[in-house]
Amino acid sequence: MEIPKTYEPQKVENKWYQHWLEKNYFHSEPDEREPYTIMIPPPNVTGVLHMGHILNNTIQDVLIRRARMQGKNACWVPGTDHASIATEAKVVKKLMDEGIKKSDLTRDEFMEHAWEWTNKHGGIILDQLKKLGASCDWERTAFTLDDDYSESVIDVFIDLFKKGKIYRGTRMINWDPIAKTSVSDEEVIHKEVNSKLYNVRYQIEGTDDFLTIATTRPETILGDTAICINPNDIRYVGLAGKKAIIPIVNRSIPIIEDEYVDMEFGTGCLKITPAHDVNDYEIGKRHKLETIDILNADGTLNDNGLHLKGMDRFEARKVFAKELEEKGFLVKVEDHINKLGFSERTDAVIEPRLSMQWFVDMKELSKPALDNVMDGNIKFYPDNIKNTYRHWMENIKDWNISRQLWWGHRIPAWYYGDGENDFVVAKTQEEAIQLASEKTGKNLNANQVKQDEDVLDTWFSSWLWPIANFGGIKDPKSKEIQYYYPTNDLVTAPEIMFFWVARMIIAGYEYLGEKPFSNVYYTGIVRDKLGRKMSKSLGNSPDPIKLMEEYGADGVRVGMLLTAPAGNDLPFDTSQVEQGRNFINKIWNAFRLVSSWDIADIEQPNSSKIAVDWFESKLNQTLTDINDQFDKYRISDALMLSYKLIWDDFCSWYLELIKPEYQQPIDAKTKEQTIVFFEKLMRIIHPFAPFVSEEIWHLLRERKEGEDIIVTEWANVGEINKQIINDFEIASEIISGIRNVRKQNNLANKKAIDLGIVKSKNHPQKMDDLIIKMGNIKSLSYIDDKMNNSFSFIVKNSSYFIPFDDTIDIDAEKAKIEEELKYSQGFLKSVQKKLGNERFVNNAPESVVNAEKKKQADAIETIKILEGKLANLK
RNA sequence: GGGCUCUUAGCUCAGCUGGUUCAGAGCACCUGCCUUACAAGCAGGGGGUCACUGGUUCGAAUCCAGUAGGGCCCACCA
Repeated sequence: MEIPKTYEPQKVENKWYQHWLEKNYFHSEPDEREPYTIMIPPPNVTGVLHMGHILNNTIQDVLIRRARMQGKNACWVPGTDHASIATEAKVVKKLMDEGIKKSDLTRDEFMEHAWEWTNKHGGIILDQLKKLGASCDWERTAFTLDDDYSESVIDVFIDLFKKGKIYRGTRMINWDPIAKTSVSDEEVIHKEVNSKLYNVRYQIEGTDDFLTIATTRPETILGDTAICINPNDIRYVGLAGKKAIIPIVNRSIPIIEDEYVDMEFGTGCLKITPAHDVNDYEIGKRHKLETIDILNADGTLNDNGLHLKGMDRFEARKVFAKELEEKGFLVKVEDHINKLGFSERTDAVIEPRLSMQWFVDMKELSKPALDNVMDGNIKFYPDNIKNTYRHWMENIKDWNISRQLWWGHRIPAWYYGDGENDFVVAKTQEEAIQLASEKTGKNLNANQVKQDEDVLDTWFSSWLWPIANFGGIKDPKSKEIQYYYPTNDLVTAPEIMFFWVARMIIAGYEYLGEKPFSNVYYTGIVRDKLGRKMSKSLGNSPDPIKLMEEYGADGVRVGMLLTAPAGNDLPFDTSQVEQGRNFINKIWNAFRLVSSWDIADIEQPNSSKIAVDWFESKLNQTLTDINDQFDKYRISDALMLSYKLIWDDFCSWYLELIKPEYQQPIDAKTKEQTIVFFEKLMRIIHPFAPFVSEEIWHLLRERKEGEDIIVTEWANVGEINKQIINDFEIASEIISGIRNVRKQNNLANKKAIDLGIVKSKNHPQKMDDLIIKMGNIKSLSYIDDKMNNSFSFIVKNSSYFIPFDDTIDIDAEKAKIEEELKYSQGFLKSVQKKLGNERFVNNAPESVVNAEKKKQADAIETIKILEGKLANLK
């Protein structure tokens, strides 16, 4: 078979992915083995893969593949989220482009369009994940609007309602005038914006005096129902109880007192619009004020907007301000920076709005969720993110779960009258009719019992993700939930900690009395190299599919993880993916080298024996470190260790050491050992680079049916000989020394040289054959005294001499040695200063003092050697 | 406004409970090499007064305080 000079991922990746699928390796069923479960953070069903997904899912795949190799029953459950508001917005926009208005459709008609859209675009993202190599159990692919799943969602709603944890009530909520729905507090993003502060004067009724208020939203003056001052404000003594006249509107409103008013801000005079401001609403309640709502659901003014009726709120602001000015009510306009709430999904300016909604009472529910994270029962990586979590949990507010949308789980509440309590909560209409009939004592029919028009917040379904997907809501004792729950790791973005992570933990304790996962790994945000978040609108995100086509999935995976510690943002640049690809190619070429060797019945060279012994220990030691990094969820460190093990230790040292001359055969023993090493390395790298490792695994040896790397055992740690690792390190320093001398003096690498050694006890004599091979040494000899006319360097107090055959620059050589000498003398001085310090000797632990003493002795010896060399040069 | 967090080579980051003259990695950089596994490469090399100031200590990148500058989360000042 022809082996290509560079690795060709396109030819390999799909082949292996199909193979894995055919062998059903990704599928999991409960059995005797220890389960290892990850639930994918379900992407939006109509979403497309972006770089954030690549990062997130690569990490999950690395974890799941390693667990699978460790003999655990690995189960990675994939799926998608119906993403109520986001998807509905997309469908509405698509219809709009076709000239269809949502308001012209019935609910059923709209749903048909939505499903059509979902079926067309749904799951694209899951196919894209396959390109990445994601080893998800596709048979378990879930969707939050699946029948079973939906039933669990509704069951939970009914259950929480029965427990009194869900209630319906009129509250100030966040209103999104574009999507025309309420949204939860978490879906509101506060941003600083430049705005204007309008100072407007109101006449005090029955006088010619005026009060001046400050407002950023003059159009809400139309809904004013009071003017409020601080009772301690001496400027306004005696005004309380009087009335003020709203300019233009000419309505008379009371002047009230409340300590809420900040005397320092603006004029110290506050207009109260209970319908359009959260604080005003609270004040209105305290003072039993009237509430005048001036807005429609879409943000235009309603009948209460008088002559501005039908105008958009922002247009109305301009027009009304102008009118105030023309009529002399506008005192002044100041620039003002304030924070506005924007809808996470539509970016609409959020309108505080009084409305009847459904809420979950979070106080009690959240307690175990807080405790179990704080005491480490659920671990967060990075750990310090716990503080943010705690802060939110300790100040948790009730959760508005109703949305005025159609795409989602319809709220199972049924109304039989207009009264606030004229409803029942039931799974089906029949049941609702029965309940309602019992409640009212009347015989109600289907026309009289109507279901709530609203749907539930998306997160009210996804908070059940780890439970509902194993049937844990319907039957907490079922085999599946008992086996897979609690799951092991969750890999997600910190942005959705409150939306999702916290709520899954809450649901977990409420429904199973147990955490949903043991570890939460928070990834950072993928940014471009200018530090901007990657986004479609900025156009700064590469297309991951193209990236994988160009660099290979393995290359993308490796490049992505190379610099991605948990919680850290990741400034992404294609050069990283290049690095990943180069690494994969390096592996490929190492394989090409090994596979090119013919075996012959020759003796194993001593240098090969040493190399094999050394690499075995080195590999095992590094593997220990890699395992350790994995245990700490330091994924990029585990990768970097593997990277260096393969590139530096295996390729640059081991292979260079054992490789025979061109087209010469190798001894069977060394080749077999090398293949064994290679196999072990492929197992180590497999979670990161699944495709190339599988490919090479099969090219290294004939494999039987089912002998695939994906299901082989994770490499075990063998014996580690620390001495040999240590000796090799010294030997490699000596070799570097030789190469350095060569480079600086233009001695060709091809030309064999002599090496004289004045040895200290540190010189690893056992490594001599290795030094001879790597240093291209003609003859190596031990000498008692310095060698004349030679280049020299020192490693661990041994001196190494390379005689020169031509004239060389003695002054330069001298200067070099003098510099070394100066350094050593300075070092000795500092050590001696330390040892001369009584307080150091008395206070520092003995081991530290002894280490200093050894340093002193070594330094003295080094200086002696250097002085000798210097004398010799003259 | 409250809370959390960060500041170490050009870039991205390690550096555990203070102890190898004030320090590491990858990438980038510089210098040689197209040396038959690999130029997507090989070999060699340079580069940091560990943000600043003060304190604790025999000893601090590492602990404490303050200053400056980033970042994140939360919050109803019109």
